[in-house]
Amino acid sequence: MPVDAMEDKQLSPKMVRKERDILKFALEVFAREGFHNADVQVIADLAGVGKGTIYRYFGNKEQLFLATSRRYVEHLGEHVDKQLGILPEEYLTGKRFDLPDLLRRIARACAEYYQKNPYAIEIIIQERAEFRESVYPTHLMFRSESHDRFSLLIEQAMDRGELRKANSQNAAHAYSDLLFGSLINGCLEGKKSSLVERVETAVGFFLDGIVAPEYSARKR
Amino acid sequence: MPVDAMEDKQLSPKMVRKERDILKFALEVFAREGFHNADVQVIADLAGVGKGTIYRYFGNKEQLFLATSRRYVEHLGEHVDKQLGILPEEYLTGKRFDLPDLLRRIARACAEYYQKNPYAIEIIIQERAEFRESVYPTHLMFRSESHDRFSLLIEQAMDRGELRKANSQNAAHAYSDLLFGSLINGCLEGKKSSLVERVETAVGFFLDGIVAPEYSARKR
Amino acid sequence: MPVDAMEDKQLSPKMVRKERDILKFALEVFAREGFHNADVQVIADLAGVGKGTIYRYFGNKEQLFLATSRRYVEHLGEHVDKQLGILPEEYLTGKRFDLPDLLRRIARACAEYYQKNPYAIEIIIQERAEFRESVYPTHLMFRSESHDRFSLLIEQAMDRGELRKANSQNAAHAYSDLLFGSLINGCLEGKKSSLVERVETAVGFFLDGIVAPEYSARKR
Amino acid sequence: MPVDAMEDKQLSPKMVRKERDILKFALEVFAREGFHNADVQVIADLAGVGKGTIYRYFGNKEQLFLATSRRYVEHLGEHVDKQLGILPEEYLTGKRFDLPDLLRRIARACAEYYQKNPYAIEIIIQERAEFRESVYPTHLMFRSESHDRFSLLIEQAMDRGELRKANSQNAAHAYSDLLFGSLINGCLEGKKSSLVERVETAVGFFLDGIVAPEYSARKR
DNA sequence: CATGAATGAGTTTTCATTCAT
DNA sequence: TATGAATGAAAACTCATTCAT
Repeated sequence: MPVDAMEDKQLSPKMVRKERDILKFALEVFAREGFHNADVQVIADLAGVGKGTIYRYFGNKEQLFLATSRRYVEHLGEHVDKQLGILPEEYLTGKRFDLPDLLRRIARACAEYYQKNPYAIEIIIQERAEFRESVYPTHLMFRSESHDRFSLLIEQAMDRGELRKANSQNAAHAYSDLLFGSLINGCLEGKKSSLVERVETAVGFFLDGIVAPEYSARKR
Repeated sequence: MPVDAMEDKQLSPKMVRKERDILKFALEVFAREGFHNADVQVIADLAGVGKGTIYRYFGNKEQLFLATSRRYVEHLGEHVDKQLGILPEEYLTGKRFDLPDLLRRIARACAEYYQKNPYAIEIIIQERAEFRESVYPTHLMFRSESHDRFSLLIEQAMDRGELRKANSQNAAHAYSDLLFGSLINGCLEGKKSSLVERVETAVGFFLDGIVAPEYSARKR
Repeated sequence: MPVDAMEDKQLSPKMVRKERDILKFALEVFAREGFHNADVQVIADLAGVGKGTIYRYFGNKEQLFLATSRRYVEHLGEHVDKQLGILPEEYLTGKRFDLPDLLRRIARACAEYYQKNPYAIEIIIQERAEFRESVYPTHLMFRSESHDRFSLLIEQAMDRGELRKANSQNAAHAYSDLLFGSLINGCLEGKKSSLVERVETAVGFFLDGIVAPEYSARKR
Repeated sequence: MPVDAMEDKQLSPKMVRKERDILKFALEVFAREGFHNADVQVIADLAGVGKGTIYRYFGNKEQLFLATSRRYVEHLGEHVDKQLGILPEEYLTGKRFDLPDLLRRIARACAEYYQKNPYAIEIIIQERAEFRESVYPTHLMFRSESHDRFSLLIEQAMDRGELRKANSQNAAHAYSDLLFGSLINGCLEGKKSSLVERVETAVGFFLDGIVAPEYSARKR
């Protein structure tokens, strides 16, 4: 039985397609109804498969949800990678130095993705609300591997003089938290305003501060 | 029937005490189990009352949850007010000018509160996850009245030259989002690190930026 | 504690009035909602007494219902007696002979009563549906004492040659059943038509038959 | 999901059998306990199915009850049809003229059915008590279509001289009411006496009257 | 493999009844 | 005596999960 991409069994193309369909509708239903109110039967009906099939593919409702979450975090990752193009490699290998720029680009790419896929961010909330630290967070920025790589990047930028000296862990957290908060809250405003704009402005403050330099200087 | 403080019936002291107890344990159970997994019977048992009593006081599970959320947002408000003391009045009436300082103090007070009451922040998540925009957010910073007053404060500070010129709405959002994100994510780290520290650092970046001033100047 | 008129305690006028009020609203609520859907609290509220009072007066919901039923059957009885005036006495003592006339009068009086008090007949149904033979029927015609007296009356009328020779028990049943059916079904038609008319016509057929005499003769 | 025979889904023979079993025990339990006191779990246990199955088949308790009622009214209809054999057709098409005879036969067939299935009549009471005019009456005689056809039959018989001239609607009502009352009240007597006998005698009076012809003549 | 009928554990909610005040 | 707050037993109903076909 195909349990998931995790244990990479060789899935026939048809099965791959079916799995993708299921996850597509799972996203929709979980996002619209919330984890608990989502009815597996509804997902099955939308996906045009039997309920049993979902259970064979994903084991149980929780695993189905987690697979959905994983899937769309991966999508986000792909989108970000595509938007950034070759850049991260260059940054990482030191060919290019401009972390502020990178931070802006990442944030923008995330915001773009969630603006296009508002369901996906709802999944993040649901995961945080239902599964907490046990599985949380699947979210890109908050996976510890990412976080560590990210802290390192920040540290190097500090060394290069791009960023003020500070605790890089804290800085990484602050950036993640701001991004997270902006995305979560921004998506609620719905059509009223642009998620991308909200996120970009927020990151702008993170980078350059909101205090007027003169005022800041005067205080010192 | 005592429905809630909303419709301010004259509740006897005993009933007030009972209501408070129920909400105390409701907080605990909703926070630990999540809205859906919380069993009203468990709350009743912990509070030492019959299940019927809870339903008489709050009507249904949803109202019980919402009352809990309201209660602890009010608590937060009280804590913040107490920590700020006479300050906000002075800021608002223009006797004192230092919004950056106020922003730091508010953030610190929130962080303190949630560090002492980690359950309370879990309620915020649950409310966001379960009830969305319909009721969300009860949270202090995100109530639109607060937000508007807040935007105004920021605008005045910009006029006074304390803050850089920018869209005050956006700035208010960015501050709220950062605070929200830091609290939500910070509380997950649990005992590992201080929520207050995480929030303070984050607000520091919001105020002063992370980009090194020299680097920033060079780029220009 | 006043349990009911059954055990005729000496009730103060105030208590009598209260009991009457309770039964008045009990009638209304039981009739409108049905026995099970009726909420004792609602009756208490309408009667302007505490729920506890109802329980002290009537013991439990079932007894309250039964007391209500009894009360309004008595009312019916009083109405019938009043309409009949001195007649029954005269019939019973043989001063007057015209049972067909009496049967018409009784039926008309019942129909009048229920036309004026449609709630009361609903109580009959509820009692039949909920309590069956155990307590059923409180209804005038169907109480065995009445029934027996009634059968006797019929028998005497047969002897006097007013009625055809037949089994008087059966005849009494047939009359009761017809009356019962007409009242129950007639009240459903509601405002559409007159209950009195329906009942009178029905009793007319019971008395004189529907078959055309000539046809009847021809068949014989 | 098999909702009922109403929406004629293609039910497998097994499902048909299961539905029939459920209704059989539903009849028993509803009749014995009454609608409200009936526990769906008990019906499920008796029918040897899970509670969920009942809810899948019938939606909710009310629908289950109504389906039961419908089922056994249909059974009654079938029994009556069978007992009458070819007769009604002949009456309707005018090949045969003897409505009094038909009325006797119908009443007898109904009485036979309910004598054999005393539970079924209890359902009629329950339906009347719980659901009133909203759904009531499912009962054969009282369905308005039946009633209208019935009135017509009576009218024709009046024209043919079999019945006395009278308002045919009223006559139809009187017959229905008498039948209804006799069945409802007769079944309560239980084993004491024959329902069939009670009903037959009653219809006898409806047809030929109880007043002695001579007495009747003398009065005129 | 795929299905969807069957299941029953688990929860919410109501309301008759009690009893302390 | 009168009250109405408190209670908890009882029942309807849902839906994740299983498994026979």
